[in-house]
Amino acid sequence: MATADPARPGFALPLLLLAGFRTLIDDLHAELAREGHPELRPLHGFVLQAVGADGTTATELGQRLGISKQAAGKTVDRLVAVGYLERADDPSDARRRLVRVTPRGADGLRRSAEIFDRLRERWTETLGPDRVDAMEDDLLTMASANWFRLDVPGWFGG
Amino acid sequence: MATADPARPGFALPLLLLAGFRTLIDDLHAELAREGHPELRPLHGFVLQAVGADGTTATELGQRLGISKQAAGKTVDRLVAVGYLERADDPSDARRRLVRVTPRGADGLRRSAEIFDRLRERWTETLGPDRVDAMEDDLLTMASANWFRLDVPGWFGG
DNA sequence: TACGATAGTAAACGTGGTTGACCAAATAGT
DNA sequence: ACTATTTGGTCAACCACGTTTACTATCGTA
Repeated sequence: MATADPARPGFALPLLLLAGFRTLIDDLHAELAREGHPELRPLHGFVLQAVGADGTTATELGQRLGISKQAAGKTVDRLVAVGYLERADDPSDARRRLVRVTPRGADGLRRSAEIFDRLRERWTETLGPDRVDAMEDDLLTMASANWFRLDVPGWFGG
Repeated sequence: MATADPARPGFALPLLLLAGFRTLIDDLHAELAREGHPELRPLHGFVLQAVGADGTTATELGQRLGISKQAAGKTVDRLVAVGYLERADDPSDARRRLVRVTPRGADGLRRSAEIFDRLRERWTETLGPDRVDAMEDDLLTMASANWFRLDVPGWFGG
């Protein structure tokens, strides 16, 4: 077993991962604001992504995001209030309330994907494509269990 | 300029960085709980680190963490309540209230550093030391501006 | 038809953040 | 020395996001 390298303290790695995440998300939202979506918050893009093109329900959204159905419902309320999601009745089941992305939400989603692609290109231009590929592969190896768990505020705060 | 690789969509990179961060922090706290610190939350370790061995004040802590002095004060209150921090008067300035790490807090801090070192070793055993070094170097290149900004819940939620 | 499972909502609460207002103590200026 | 400003801390009100508990309404089935 290797010995801890004093020049590479273990606590730096999580901070660097967080800083990388934060940098990408901040850059994304700076560009989104320039392109007409200043209200979109970091969380919202992931929620829109989780709703998807086909729509879903609050309960299913909660399962996808790893949060309770109540929390998912409140988040949907906020996104509805700013015009990125809409609710509709399900004609085949009066209990369900379909959640759908509005045209404005779809625009934000499409722009987010494009901006993320451009940001990744910036990383490959600076670091080289192989390094970025390696980073993604290695993170997938070490962290696949936490893929798409978005309850960040509650998780981090406690 | 490179073209977006459909096999490497840009949105995966931030999710993987977040998943990596989350994996390390979850592993840390699982081990901390086993070693007698089950109350320590993800945020708390970073706050203890920011207080440091010499102690500080709530206002200065807020500046270090990138949050308001009021938010820093409330966080200190909570850590005082669980025994990781203590307050003391400053004999040289009656306005200031020194915040210091308690022995229990110091124990948690020391264990956190050791656990982070062990977790990094696990990564180097799986991925190879060069790959982990490269990941750290590359993240430092791309994200140095966001080193140690810990206002995660407020930033992410909005 | 009656019952259990499911979708959604409401209420109360905890954590972490913000701004605005305020007080007390230290410091600077005349 | 006496104001005036700055600084450290706290309080109150509020927002975002999450939780658990409790409840209603509807669906599907025995």
